[in-house]
Amino acid sequence: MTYYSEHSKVWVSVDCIIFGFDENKLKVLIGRRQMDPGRGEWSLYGGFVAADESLDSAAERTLTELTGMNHVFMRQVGAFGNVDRDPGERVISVAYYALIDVKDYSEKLRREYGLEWVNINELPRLYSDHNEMVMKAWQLMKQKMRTEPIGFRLLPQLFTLTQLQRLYEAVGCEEIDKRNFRKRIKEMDFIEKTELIDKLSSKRGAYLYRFNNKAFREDSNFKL
Amino acid sequence: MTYYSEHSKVWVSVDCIIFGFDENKLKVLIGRRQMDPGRGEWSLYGGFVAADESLDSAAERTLTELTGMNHVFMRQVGAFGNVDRDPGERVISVAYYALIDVKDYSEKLRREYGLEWVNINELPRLYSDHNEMVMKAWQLMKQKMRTEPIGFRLLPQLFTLTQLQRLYEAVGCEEIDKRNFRKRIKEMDFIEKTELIDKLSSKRGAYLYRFNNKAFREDSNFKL
DNA sequence: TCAAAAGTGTTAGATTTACACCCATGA
DNA sequence: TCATGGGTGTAAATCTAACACTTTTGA
Repeated sequence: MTYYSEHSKVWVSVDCIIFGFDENKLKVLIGRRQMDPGRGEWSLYGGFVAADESLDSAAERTLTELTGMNHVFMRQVGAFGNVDRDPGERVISVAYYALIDVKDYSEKLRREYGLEWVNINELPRLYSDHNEMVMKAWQLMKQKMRTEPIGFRLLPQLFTLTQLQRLYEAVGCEEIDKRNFRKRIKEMDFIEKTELIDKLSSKRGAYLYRFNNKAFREDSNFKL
Repeated sequence: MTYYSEHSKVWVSVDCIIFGFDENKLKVLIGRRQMDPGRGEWSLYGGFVAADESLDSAAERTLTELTGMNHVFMRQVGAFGNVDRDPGERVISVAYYALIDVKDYSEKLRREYGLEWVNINELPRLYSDHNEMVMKAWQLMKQKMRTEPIGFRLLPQLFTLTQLQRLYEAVGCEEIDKRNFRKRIKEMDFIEKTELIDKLSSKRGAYLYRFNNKAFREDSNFKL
């Protein structure tokens, strides 16, 4: 009989806010809840934390299960612990956000799980406190994007400067001046111009850039 | 038999990083652990989350128990969930930081609990992952202090500009130019100069200031 | 009389913002 | 030929950082 056993245990789950960027909009992956309580409601995807796994691993496992993807950028948003947050039982949930390139995510898998990419500005009412989680995640992600080069996780390996600008505009919900933006990009040597040209989004074509992580770690000084 | 019961529950605790400011140093309240495992090790103060209380209330309760104080500024740091973080059992802990004025905290209570104010730069090795919690809390608090007027929670209601400057220096670990600092303070009308003079810390005496929260909410624009 | 902390402005440099036109191409 | 998105530089304004001396008073 230990000291611990005087206290009660609770269920702990993780919920994933999966961000994507498409059609110049910041999107979140949500689905219809498959179980009671709340069956049929829009919801984030989550899962229970097992006895032998860390919170981080539980979040990773959940994401991998859903997307088939590994080594995805994830960060903890925080713990949500109101007593009645879950209408069924007392469950404490730890939210994580993840950044993926929507192109890396198979449509097949998306449909299998019945998930949808929804504009973050047009989110429906979600199950439990999931809206709150998304807003907090967005806020943290936005902040992190200003000081660390994590935005590239939402883009293909090769991207145009306009794409990058639209991403920052979508995340920050504000227009950015094209010339000022490009000026700042040019100062960051780890954002490398390639000789490749994208002809999809314009007639003239636009140079494709890539983020060089190794160069970043050496040069390292980011600010947008 | 519900869906929930297929999964296992875990113990959840809260740990408090209590910040204080004294002798121009940022301090953290720590004590010797009174129970096994880890009896006698330096540790943060924490407690288990009960079945019928939210995480926030558990943190508040823990803090009140320890300090006798209510309505203290607290913010969540995050959830710490490595499987073996606690040497005894699997416990997930959610850390919170609190800002108090050391003068408001009774010496008597401090001694009863065997707690010590320790400079954040001279922390000993703490129990479990508590050092990590403190560092994370410090980082978050530092960041928040730049954009929100929360520093006043660490000072008496009346304070001198030098005290305020020393506080920012201690939290940010960097010297600040006196004239530039005072210039910025003068622009914030919610930091009000009183006619009172503090004669304790200097022969000449220094004007005492106070933070006017109401004025802040109306005027509201803070940046240090 | 002197040590110790309080108080006070100016200037150069760096950063940020605003702003408008030509280019290349496919339809 | 024209509509669409790509690409480029400069100047004004703002913000930031550096810097030194006088005041007051208790010991």
